[in-house]
Amino acid sequence: MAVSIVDVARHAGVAPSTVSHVLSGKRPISAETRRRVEASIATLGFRPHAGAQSIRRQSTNVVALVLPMRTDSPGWQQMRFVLGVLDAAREHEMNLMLLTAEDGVAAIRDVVDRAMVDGVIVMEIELDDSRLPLLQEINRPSVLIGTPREPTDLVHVDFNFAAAGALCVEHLHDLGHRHIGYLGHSQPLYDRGVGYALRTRSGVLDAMAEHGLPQTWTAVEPTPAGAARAIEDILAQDPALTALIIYNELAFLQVLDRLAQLGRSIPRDLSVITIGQDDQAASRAQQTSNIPIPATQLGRVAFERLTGLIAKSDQPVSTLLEPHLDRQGSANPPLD
Amino acid sequence: MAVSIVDVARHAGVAPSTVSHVLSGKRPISAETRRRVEASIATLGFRPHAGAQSIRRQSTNVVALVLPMRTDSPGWQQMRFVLGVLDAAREHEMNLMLLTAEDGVAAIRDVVDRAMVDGVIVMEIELDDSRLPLLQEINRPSVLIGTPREPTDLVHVDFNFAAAGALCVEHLHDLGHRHIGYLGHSQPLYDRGVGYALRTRSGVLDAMAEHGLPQTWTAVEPTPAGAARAIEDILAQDPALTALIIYNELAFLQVLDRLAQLGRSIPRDLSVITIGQDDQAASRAQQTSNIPIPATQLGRVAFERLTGLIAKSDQPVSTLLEPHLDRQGSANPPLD
DNA sequence: TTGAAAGCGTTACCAT
DNA sequence: ATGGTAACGCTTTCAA
Repeated sequence: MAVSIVDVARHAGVAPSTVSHVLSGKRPISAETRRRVEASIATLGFRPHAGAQSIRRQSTNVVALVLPMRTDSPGWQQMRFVLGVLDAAREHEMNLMLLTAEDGVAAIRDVVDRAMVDGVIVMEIELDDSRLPLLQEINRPSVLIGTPREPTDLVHVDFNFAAAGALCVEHLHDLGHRHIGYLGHSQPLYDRGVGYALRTRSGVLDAMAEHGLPQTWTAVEPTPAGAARAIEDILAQDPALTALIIYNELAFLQVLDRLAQLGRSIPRDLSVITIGQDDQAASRAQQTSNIPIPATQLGRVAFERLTGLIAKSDQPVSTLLEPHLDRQGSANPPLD
Repeated sequence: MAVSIVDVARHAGVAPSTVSHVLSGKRPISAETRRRVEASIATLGFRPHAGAQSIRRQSTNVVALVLPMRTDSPGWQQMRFVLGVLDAAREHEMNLMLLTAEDGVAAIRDVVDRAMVDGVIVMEIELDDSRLPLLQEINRPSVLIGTPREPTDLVHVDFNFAAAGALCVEHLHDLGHRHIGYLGHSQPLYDRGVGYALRTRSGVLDAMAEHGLPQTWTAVEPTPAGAARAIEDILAQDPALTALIIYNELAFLQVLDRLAQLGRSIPRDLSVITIGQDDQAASRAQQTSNIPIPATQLGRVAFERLTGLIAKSDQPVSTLLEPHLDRQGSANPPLD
């Protein structure tokens, strides 16, 4: 059996409560006593039992992170959120518990009701997310990465996807393009009401409308065949297309491959701007003008918000990180 | 304050110990009592306090997963291990705690000594991994994903990387290739002694030697420039190269891009076989013969081993999954 | 079949 | 500045 606080107390010739206070610093301790206690702790290798602490304090120093709903949309992008949260957690000397979202509601309820975590971060929020009612009802802090449809009092952080979409259109329009197409996510993501997919599309289409451009767009299945179909589809909608906006990490390369096959060179025949192009693609020889998604930073901010809530300090209900475009020369003025 | 076992006991008109036994099933309960207790549990919404349980039982139903040492080698591949473990954990109704390996030793010691986890799974084992002594000394079950240099009694699961490397050479040799090159990982991975990088290279080079072929290989930095340098380097070593083996998820696409730039078409001018080509690349139009790494399965097996150890059932010290080649036509007999 | 009570390791309150 | 003790929520003996 492991060494407990009474072992330390005995070894140092003090009361257990004294040891406890040396550790927590919650009351004055004489220099001499502190020295002896710390020595005993060191020699015995004492570490307080987390379960025992959690039963007395009202906290565990653990937070839960709920992964995206489906893993049909994997990708390194999503892992970057996790790493952002994890990184911040480590800095705060907190631990991270990973939950799958398959049975999101049940899993969250479980860890919360059983007092395993101090708070919950939920990724990939859908417009009408089934987990929102639960999060409001439970009495623990929570932070959403993503924005629900209805403005609730739930604290959330997000990337301004609508602005990102609009920014793409603005940039291409400024360059002189009047025939712009949008290649978005796969249909299931729209069907599920995933916030970032819908908001980006709205941002793009609204900006197109504002400039009096036709709202040319299509969903893309992340397969070679899907990419081919999408390109065929969008060229049918507007054969005079001079620019393409792509936001689909999984289909991105397939689309470029297909365009190459069709003999459309970038940016000569076609200007291309991407959103959220992932690191691997980004490091390819063939660079693309891109609006990066600050996933790591979002994860980090989400965690900071959560610790803020746990510490009962007021937090902004909504935090929106703004997009910026990395110009890499894949978008030029149109030739004609 | 949350509802506790005494609340349930009072509500059902029984003793707390009875409620406990209804939950654990560790002693006979009359049908009538069980009914009443279960009703009370349901109406009150009682869930046992995890911390309180962990202090009496000797377990938490949580396992720790230690991520790879550095995140300089990210990639979706690694996330697949995590998902495999996570998936298995959920099936066993266990929870997963994520640890970064930056300060691996300290982090592991912390969660173990503080009794936060029942066991530990460690990813990306190096030949002389600094975490091994700790794992032997602590008194908790642990499982390695990867194989250390010295055969210890530490249970580990791994992919047979050496066999995978050899298989590539065999296949190309059978096709008639006599000038084969190996493009491996980045130099830092070799320097750190990361098992899979070293073992794959050995598998390749040994097989080359066995067939009397020159041991042509080079490391590849995962950047466009690095890929270009590597190709230049390996062609300098053997200008008559007819086949290439690539195991570097991050550099893979850059290498293909560079080859395309150089006008070397696959498989006409050059046969290519990859190891561990990731999903994104795999779904490209341009398919490549590949030896997949069963990451998800490895994660799953690691978890099963760990639960076996926790249940004190004997487990095989070493488990090695064997490679198989997915032929996709990127490797043909040489023209000359 | 059930209840009472001790005890797990820690913290907080009440004393001194 | 320090010690004693109750209490947290649960499991497990020991009795009945």
